[in-house]
Amino acid sequence: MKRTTIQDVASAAGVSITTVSRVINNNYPVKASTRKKVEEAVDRLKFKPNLLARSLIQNSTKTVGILTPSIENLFFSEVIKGVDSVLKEKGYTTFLCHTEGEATNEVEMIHSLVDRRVDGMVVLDPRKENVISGYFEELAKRVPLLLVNGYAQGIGCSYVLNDGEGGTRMALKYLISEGCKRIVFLRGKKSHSYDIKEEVYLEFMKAHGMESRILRIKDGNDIKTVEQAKDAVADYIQSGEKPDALLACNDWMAVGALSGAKSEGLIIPKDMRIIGFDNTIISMITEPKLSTVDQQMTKLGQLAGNRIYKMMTTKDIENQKTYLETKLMIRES
Amino acid sequence: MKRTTIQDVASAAGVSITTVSRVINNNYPVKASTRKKVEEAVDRLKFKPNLLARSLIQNSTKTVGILTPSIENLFFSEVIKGVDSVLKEKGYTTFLCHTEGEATNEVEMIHSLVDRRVDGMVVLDPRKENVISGYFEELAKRVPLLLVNGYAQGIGCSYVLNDGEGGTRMALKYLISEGCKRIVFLRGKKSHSYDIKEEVYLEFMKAHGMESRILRIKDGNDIKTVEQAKDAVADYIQSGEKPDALLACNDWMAVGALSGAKSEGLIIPKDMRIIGFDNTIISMITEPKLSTVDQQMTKLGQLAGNRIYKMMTTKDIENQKTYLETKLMIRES
DNA sequence: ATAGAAATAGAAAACGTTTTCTAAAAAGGA
DNA sequence: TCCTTTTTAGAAAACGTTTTCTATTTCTAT
Repeated sequence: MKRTTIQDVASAAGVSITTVSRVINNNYPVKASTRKKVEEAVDRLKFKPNLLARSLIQNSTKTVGILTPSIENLFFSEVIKGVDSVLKEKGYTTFLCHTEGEATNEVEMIHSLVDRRVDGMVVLDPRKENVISGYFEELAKRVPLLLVNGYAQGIGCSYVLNDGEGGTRMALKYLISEGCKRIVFLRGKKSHSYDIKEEVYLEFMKAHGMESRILRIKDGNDIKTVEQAKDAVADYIQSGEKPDALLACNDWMAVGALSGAKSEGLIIPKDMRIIGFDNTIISMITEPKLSTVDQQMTKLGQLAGNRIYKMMTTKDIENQKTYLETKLMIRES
Repeated sequence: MKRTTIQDVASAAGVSITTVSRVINNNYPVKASTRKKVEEAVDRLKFKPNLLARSLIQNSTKTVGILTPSIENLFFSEVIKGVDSVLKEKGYTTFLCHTEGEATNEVEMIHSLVDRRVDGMVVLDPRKENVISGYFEELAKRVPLLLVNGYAQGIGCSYVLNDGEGGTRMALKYLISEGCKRIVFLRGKKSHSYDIKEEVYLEFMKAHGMESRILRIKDGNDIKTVEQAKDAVADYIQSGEKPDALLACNDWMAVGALSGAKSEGLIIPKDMRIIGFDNTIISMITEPKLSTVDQQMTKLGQLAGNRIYKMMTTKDIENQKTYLETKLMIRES
């Protein structure tokens, strides 16, 4: 039941293992006739080189690990596809690990990946605990590591971020230009991106002499988020408030807000304008269609893929921070 | 910039690498005093054994690959979590690969995993092409392989399946018992599970002397599915048909159907009953709440995890087929 | 024909572990 | 004290490759 090894092929072809290696890697001249013999033997024995052995000696696995808090979130899956596509093209295999949003899982899985000698790692939405403990900063010294979004900002380690700040400002500016006065901000609890956006929101409202009002909902998966947002917004309106605009931290919240507002009899966008965040497909299929801030997830992913590639190949671990601009997509809400 | 190796630790502790190995694996007696010396050195040098080297000699990576057509589908993510949880507990690390539903990606990724010597593989919803070509059957002889759902049925290879057949029958029986006469079947194009369900549906309707009517929508991700289903159902009703029940192949379709029916002025469940499939969280948050067939995805995943574990440890590759029963969840639709 | 260069092939070391086998040290029994 | 047994430690082989270095063969030019 043993696997066929390079030695078996060598014997079968009547050459040395060196020659076999050269044929399969095509990195050294070998006579056409010998090459043919070897290739035949390879085919006949269905030889596939053991990548463990190769990696051991080459000190590279041609593999990168991607960590994500969740695999049921359109935002992440778009980013992942972006990373994947560029790395695949460069000849790398990616492995996905999901942490369920747990900081402890995150470090556990990272260790597992490091022990298996991945060439690099991309961490989506790194957990706050691990960022502030300096864990990533330390890790980044020993292995090509790229953080994407989340609590990455400001840490001494390479990262790629959406410009959530700019996006927020853009959206608010637009709402004001449309004459909105009472703009509500809807956010979840935990994500760092929410904190950043909230900060911009507060500062902006203050600067324009308007009162700020923040609605906070529990974190959960996409579908739960819709529910939570709907209830929160409906309650808010029921309590007698009369918002004329709402900025949500992602599209799912925006969908919930839309549904909550409608259930309270508001007409969107006449009575209240709604702007979401992300530009996931869901924003295109509501009624009315959601305006949103495009975060260009695929592009973000590609950016991340290219960055980690460069880090792996040039061994240049110098921290580099990149921001990706956001775009305001005005639709019907 | 070299990593610290077992040799470094041995030198630092003044012992042989054999002893170091024994300490870290704790599989051979070593004197307390020596052990302490070694442990100190390990800590001090932050030594982490190279799993490539270990795997090479032990002929096992303690790793299993999971393949999924999609990472943005609640059905799969639940199954994956199930597989993950049991394998993690057994000391295995799982790596997720997504094929985007492409048969060629599937075999490419499988090869990559095999070359990296995973101890086993779980393939969710295997692609039809690869099943009928005999690819999996061949592969299963060389490596522990478990298929889950999809076109697995009937192939000479181990698999775990939902009893979609039983679920469909159960749902139809229920609808009839409620007096429904014109039951529509709503399905996507590609998945094997749709074929199975359709077969049961046709047979059942014929047996009860009722006319069958099948609505087919394009495949896509969850959100797109909702849209497609909505349009299809709305069109169908607009064309003058008066269905009094609809059975959808998954919850997203059911949500779309619900929305389409409502948009045409039907009251659910008074005018038309709707039953979905899967019992994903989305079925619990619609208005009215969706009745559905519970596919117990987590349990299915756990089942799969335990099966592949047994296959890997007992080297018993004997084909074994397991069905998981489904449960009818009657809610408000 | 012969010297030198170029092309091709192989032997052996290396990668970082685990494991087998042998040896030394400690302990026990007479 | 000496022999046997038990405990502990190390040397070396093994895992399956790649790569370096050396050796052989073939070619080219004189």
